[in-house]
Amino acid sequence: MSKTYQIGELARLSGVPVETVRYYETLKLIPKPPRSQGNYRMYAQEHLERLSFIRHCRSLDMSIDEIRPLLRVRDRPDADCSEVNAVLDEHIEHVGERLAELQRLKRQLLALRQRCQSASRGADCGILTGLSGAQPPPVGRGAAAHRKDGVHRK
Amino acid sequence: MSKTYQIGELARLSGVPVETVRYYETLKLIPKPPRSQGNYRMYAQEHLERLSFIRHCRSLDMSIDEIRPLLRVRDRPDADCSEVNAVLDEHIEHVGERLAELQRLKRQLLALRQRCQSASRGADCGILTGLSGAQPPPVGRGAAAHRKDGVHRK
DNA sequence: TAACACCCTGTAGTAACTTCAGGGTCAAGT
DNA sequence: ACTTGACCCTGAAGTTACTACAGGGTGTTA
Repeated sequence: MSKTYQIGELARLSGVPVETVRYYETLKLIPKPPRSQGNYRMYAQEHLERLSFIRHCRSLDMSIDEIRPLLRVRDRPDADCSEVNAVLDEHIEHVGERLAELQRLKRQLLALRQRCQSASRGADCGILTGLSGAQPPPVGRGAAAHRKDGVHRK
Repeated sequence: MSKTYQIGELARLSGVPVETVRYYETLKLIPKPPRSQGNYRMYAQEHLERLSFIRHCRSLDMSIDEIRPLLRVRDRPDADCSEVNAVLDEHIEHVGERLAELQRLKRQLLALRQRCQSASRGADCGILTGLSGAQPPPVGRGAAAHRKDGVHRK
């Protein structure tokens, strides 16, 4: 019989907080572990590895829904991994898009900041007047509806 | 008597979706407008300008809580605008940090992607094996706890 | 037997909205 | 008068990926 871990130790070793481990269980990212007689979750090496895998994916800013197919492939070692490549390619594209957006944003913000160097009266502040006029995208509708999280927006 | 708009027209003109306008009212970002006898919200030019201002800020990825102080200064034209400058400076820093993080991320993802060019068996996929090992930050705890939204994380 | 670290469940809160259910209002057409 | 259709209303729940309680059990040590 190999080593088992209770949830706190698993959390330390994987870098995933205890509450998040339980949360991942409800999401079915990790299987329900057996319980001790005191009703404690008892994990094995394989849980630790799965959790580390998930955490690594999350640290790369993948969404849970991107991670799911990766786990599926990981679970069946004889399946081919083209889906893995696809998920990764798409994710890289997300990141690239978000990167470009942020670069554009930063330029705009710096330009705006130029407009008020000194503390002037609000009415004369170049920043406030700059924020009042001319919307950047000539919106048809709801360009403000594009925010979700770090890189997963549409 | 100047022109008034009902909420749909206001939404079209400002680029903020109807539901979001109502939502902003509950957040007290915009004042409650007068109602028509049929209980429709009736907006004036000043509402439109305020909403456009907010939308412009949001398009620059400012959080609602960053926008609030800007609106406060905007409301009292004789107050000095140093707080505006402070908010902007901090926001620019947020964006810069997130930018750096995403660049690091992209490098890591591209390196990972290198590891599996062909569709191989899952067990041999370099990406999956790459995701299994070596956690990037030697986490003390919850480095996964750093995600909030586009640029506002800590 | 008490203190203490650890574990349990279930619920609510976060940000900024979006979506939905179940209804009124109003102008135009028949 | 009636119906269609576009527009508006409220209130509640869903979204993402967690975090933070509240209120309680477990297990080891002093």
